[in-house]
Amino acid sequence: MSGNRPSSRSRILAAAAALARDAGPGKLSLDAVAARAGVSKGGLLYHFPSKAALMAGLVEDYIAEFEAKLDAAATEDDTGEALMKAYIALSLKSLDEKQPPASWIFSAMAEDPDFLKPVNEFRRKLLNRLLSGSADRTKTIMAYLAIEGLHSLKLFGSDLLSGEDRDAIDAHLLSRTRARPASSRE
Amino acid sequence: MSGNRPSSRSRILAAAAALARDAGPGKLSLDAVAARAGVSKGGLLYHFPSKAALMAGLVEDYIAEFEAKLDAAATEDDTGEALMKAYIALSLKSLDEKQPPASWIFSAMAEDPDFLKPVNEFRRKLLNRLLSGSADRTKTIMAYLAIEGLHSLKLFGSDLLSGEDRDAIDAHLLSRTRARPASSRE
DNA sequence: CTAACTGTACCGTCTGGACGGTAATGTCAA
DNA sequence: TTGACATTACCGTCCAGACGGTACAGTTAG
Repeated sequence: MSGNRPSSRSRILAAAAALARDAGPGKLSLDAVAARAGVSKGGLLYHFPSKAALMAGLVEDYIAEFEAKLDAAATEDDTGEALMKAYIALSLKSLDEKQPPASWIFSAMAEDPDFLKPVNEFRRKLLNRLLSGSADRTKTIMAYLAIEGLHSLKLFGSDLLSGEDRDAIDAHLLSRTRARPASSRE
Repeated sequence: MSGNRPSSRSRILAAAAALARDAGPGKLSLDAVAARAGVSKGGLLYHFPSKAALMAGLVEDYIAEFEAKLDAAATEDDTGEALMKAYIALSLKSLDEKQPPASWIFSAMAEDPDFLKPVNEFRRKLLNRLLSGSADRTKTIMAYLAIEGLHSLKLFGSDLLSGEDRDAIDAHLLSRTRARPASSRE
């Protein structure tokens, strides 16, 4: 479905994400995206024949990119614990750095909440993968939820945790594979 | 600032929340809200002279309602731990029951992310209150983040956790004030 | 009398999207 | 080799409708 078009398509998507972040999620109009991407409106509509298609493209790329990074960080024959560690590291990395929040998600939700269904499905599958290799189910879910909470806070622009606390949380989340006596098995 | 107007004002706010939930956050127009609330557009604009005022009202009521419930559940002379327990119980209650998600938040974010600033400020103060009476800072933050994660998941319509898992998480979160839980399954 | 509306008419702006071009680059038969 | 046609990748314009907001005259309840 998604071909390799390095120039226009991805430039449009990037422009949309940047615009939602800079001007606010409510300002994500086709005209504005086209202008930001440096294409005409007709050109935009050639690549994404409707606003819905644009949103779907944003979601698709978002998932694909994360999945690619995750798969790159954890080879498939790894145990679930390794995947969990990769997930945590990847999430914290995307959280801690100056990586901008995916504010376009609000645009998609405003347009139609169903656009986020692929994201939810991806999350479901991911959590199941994480849990299938987990020794402590509750602890894994708690870690997952905490990361989800951090994502949410960032998305809403909340600067709740400062330096030390966030470091402590990071350390706590990352400590799961280390410092654990490998004696408890199921 | 906010007077006690049980009828129109709150009916409008409720209508706006219901509309965002039913029709989607993007369909929250003044006309639609007025129609749903059973008032004329002029009547709506009498109470909320602009859409921004409507959004601010939504946010204000949202915070005030939660704060009232929290204060009712935990008397002020309680220790921080009691407040934490009340917060957890209240959050889980609002999460587990068929209480609808506050989808209007997406409308507010689309309109202007600054509308959510009071919410973030409230969260900051709350977490500080929670932490000031906490013996284990990291554990408290983790619990807070997990609840935030649950809220986020619900907001985005994700049905990630099913029955048993959510029960386990609930139990885990609630076990903090008891000395010896030792009653979790598995 | 006043507060709290209703109802209608209207305005300027913005928006998604349809539409008709167009230039460049293939593809392919004669 | 060439001319006919197809496809891709856009551009620029236009429009109907929705939106937030204004204005204002009239109505009803306390």
